[in-house]
Amino acid sequence: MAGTDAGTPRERYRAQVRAEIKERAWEQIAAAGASALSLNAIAKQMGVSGPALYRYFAGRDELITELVRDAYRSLADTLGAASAAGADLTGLARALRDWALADPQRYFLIYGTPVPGYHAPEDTTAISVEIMTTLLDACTTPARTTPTAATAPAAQFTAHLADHRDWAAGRPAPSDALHRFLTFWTRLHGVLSLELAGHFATMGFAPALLFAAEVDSLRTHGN
Amino acid sequence: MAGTDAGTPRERYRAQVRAEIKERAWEQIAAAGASALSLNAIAKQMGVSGPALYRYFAGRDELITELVRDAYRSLADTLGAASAAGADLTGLARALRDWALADPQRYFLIYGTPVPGYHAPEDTTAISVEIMTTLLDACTTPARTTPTAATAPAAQFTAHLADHRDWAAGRPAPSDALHRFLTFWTRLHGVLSLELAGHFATMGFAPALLFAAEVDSLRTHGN
DNA sequence: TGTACATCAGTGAACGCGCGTTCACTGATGTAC
DNA sequence: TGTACATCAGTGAACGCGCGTTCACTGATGTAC
Repeated sequence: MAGTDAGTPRERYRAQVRAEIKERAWEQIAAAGASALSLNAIAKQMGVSGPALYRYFAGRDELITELVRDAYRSLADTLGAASAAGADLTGLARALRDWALADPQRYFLIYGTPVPGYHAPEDTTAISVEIMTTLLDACTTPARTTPTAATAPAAQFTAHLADHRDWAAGRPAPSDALHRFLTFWTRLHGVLSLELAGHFATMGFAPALLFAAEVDSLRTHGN
Repeated sequence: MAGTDAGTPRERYRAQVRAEIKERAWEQIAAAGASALSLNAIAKQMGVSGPALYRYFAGRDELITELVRDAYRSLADTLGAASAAGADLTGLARALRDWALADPQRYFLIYGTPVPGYHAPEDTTAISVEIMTTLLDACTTPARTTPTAATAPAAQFTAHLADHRDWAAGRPAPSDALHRFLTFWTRLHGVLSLELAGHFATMGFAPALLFAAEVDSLRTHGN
């Protein structure tokens, strides 16, 4: 972690306290969900008065926005690192799953129930695109075991995908890669989010194997 | 809706007011999310004092529990009706999607971000099993277009599924039907929940076609 | 090295708010004779 | 049909709570000469 100790002592101190506030915030979110996050409660847990936190964050909203941003950043970095290390789709799937299991509420802060009326700031949607682009790149690279050979989706869908290949900045993708990416994303999210929410607990069943099977379905068929 | 007007006038009146309270509650949830639900706000909107609601619900928790129960019940009935009308997996998928789009927050109340520490009452998990059983039944019925011909999942997964076929009360299912059901459930949930949360909006892309493609993948491959 | 000043972290009191919930009460509706 | 009583919906005041946030302030830390 080079660079952490840069800056004046005061700057270092500020960064440290900001980090601790966020840590406590994540603990609270893990314990009671994001909607229960309270500045006063964080302050109390840090042994500090409530208003003290206003030295570090303009208010509750800014703190939450920052947490959302960090969550996106963390996932983007995790997947980016895996990709840079040469991971294929299976490797990226594993990285995604590990990241989600490490802190379910952090996953849900990004991909969980949206708050009606809330709109994420510009830069977080940029990170979201970065994440999707990483996955899309891995889908563009021809699969290792099987060449391409995707079962052709309906012609209408293919045409529609061709119309929407431009969202990844300057990286127009062929329809089949786009399709593979979307399938990858939604299938893994489907298993992961139901698992993290505990919906498989009723049947006492291990979701890891289903996850693996879904990853396998992507490798094998391409769709 | 026969039977709605049964009982004494007082009983009818009570049922009517209870229903209106729930309606307002759903409106609030749709407008600001479930965590923002407030008894006082509901009362104000009904032109009535806050404590009046305590004639109808023991408290906020009971109201929410009731809403969750109703959501489960509604979905179970919707899928049950479709199934009774002879719908196959494609038909059930359509029914599920229509139901979810009709009220996204209701869908999320069931399948969205869980509140840490909250445990649903027994009877709602029973309805959840009912829903899953309806889907499982449709998976047990041989598919119409292609016989069975599922690409065999990993042997370990098959064995694991064989160990967990008993959760649907008195309805042990073969491993491949179980697998098809799980795949159906998680794939559709994956597309639906990301769509409802607005995650496809960035790329301005119509999720209905992806949903259709996923449904198709189930019909075609069986996994 | 020492003094004068500026910066800034943190305090404690206070504000207004809306929340869930209780309680004693009023007044209307239904029931029994 | 009329009177006496029980049931029950809804009111308004009140309680305690925790929230986000502001403000004037103290005291420690860093900076300039």
